Amino acid sequence: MNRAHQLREVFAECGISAALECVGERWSFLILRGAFNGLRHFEEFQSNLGIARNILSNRLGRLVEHGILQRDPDPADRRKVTYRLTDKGRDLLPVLLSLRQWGERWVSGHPSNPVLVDRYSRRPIAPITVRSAEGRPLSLGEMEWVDRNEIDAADVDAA
Amino acid sequence: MNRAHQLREVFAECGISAALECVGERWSFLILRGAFNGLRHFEEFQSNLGIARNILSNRLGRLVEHGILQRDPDPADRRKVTYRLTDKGRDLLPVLLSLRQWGERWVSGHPSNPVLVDRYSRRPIAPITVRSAEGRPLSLGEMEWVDRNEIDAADVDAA
DNA sequence: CTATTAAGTTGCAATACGCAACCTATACGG
DNA sequence: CCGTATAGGTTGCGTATTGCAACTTAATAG
Repeated sequence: MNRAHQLREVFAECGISAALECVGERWSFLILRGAFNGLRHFEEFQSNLGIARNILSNRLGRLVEHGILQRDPDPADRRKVTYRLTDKGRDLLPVLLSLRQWGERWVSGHPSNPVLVDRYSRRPIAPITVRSAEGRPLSLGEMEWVDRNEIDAADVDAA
Repeated sequence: MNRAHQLREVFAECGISAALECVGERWSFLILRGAFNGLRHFEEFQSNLGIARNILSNRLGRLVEHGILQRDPDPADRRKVTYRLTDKGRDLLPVLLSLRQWGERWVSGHPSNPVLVDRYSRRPIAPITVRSAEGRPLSLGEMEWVDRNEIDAADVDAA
């Protein structure tokens, strides 16, 4: 197995490809942002995001299939359906926030609204950073890519 | 201005929309992953990622337009062109890593290769988390969305 | 019992994506 | 020099995805 073949396998089974299978489509992140901001119903997503109804329908269905949203008919009003984040969906928050912070810093140039704050201190959350196992923020120069076979197995699975 | 209108504006000028304008297309994240892993040349991206040549050409061009990659002809061999990450591009690392960690945890089920380690301790980086301004990891229940006008301006811009 | 709301579906046009073949400008070997 | 290989694309063409507007179906509200 040559180097090129190895790398191709590496990319195919990469966590990023896997994640993009679920949330890589155009509107997925914006729908998720809506969900994190409290949107629950089809019409709310549609009117707030301005997304086409057929696309929204398709995306909600796909997010449900992937276990990122859960779809519950409202027992009190049987026309209504509630979409809410599962644990798997809630765990996408760091992705959403790091993407948002990058967009604010490098594209739009200003913080957007609403702001996510620490409930107790009322201060906005910190910029999301890469940290060492001990919690020290790392710059790119302090990191290195290594083959996982060269690392202690317990460490790899922890990461 | 009613609530619906307000929210729509909020979404339109959101940092996430802004970010997705630059990196929201199908292959962008995988190309960036390649760049972080040391890919530099057109043929390297093409053969390692298995992406169609015209799409790759288009994506590289767009990433260069957005200032995420920089394109330099090689003076030693004028057939060759080098694509490398700019500061703006390098700053996408937290997005890539959080996406990857999510994919490994919830989809593929295992860490992928290669692994990013702290150069000195040789241990893999920590999972990316949301933290308070003081650096304390926060769970979703400890956070709250608030309108930015209700927050001290210095704090907002820091975030 | 009529009007309205919620959550979709359908038909059709515009865009983006993907594959294979082709092209252009170097560089390399003899 | 001169044929051949390499790097980085472009072109043509078919398929898949996206987007808009109109329509549907079921349930509730007045």
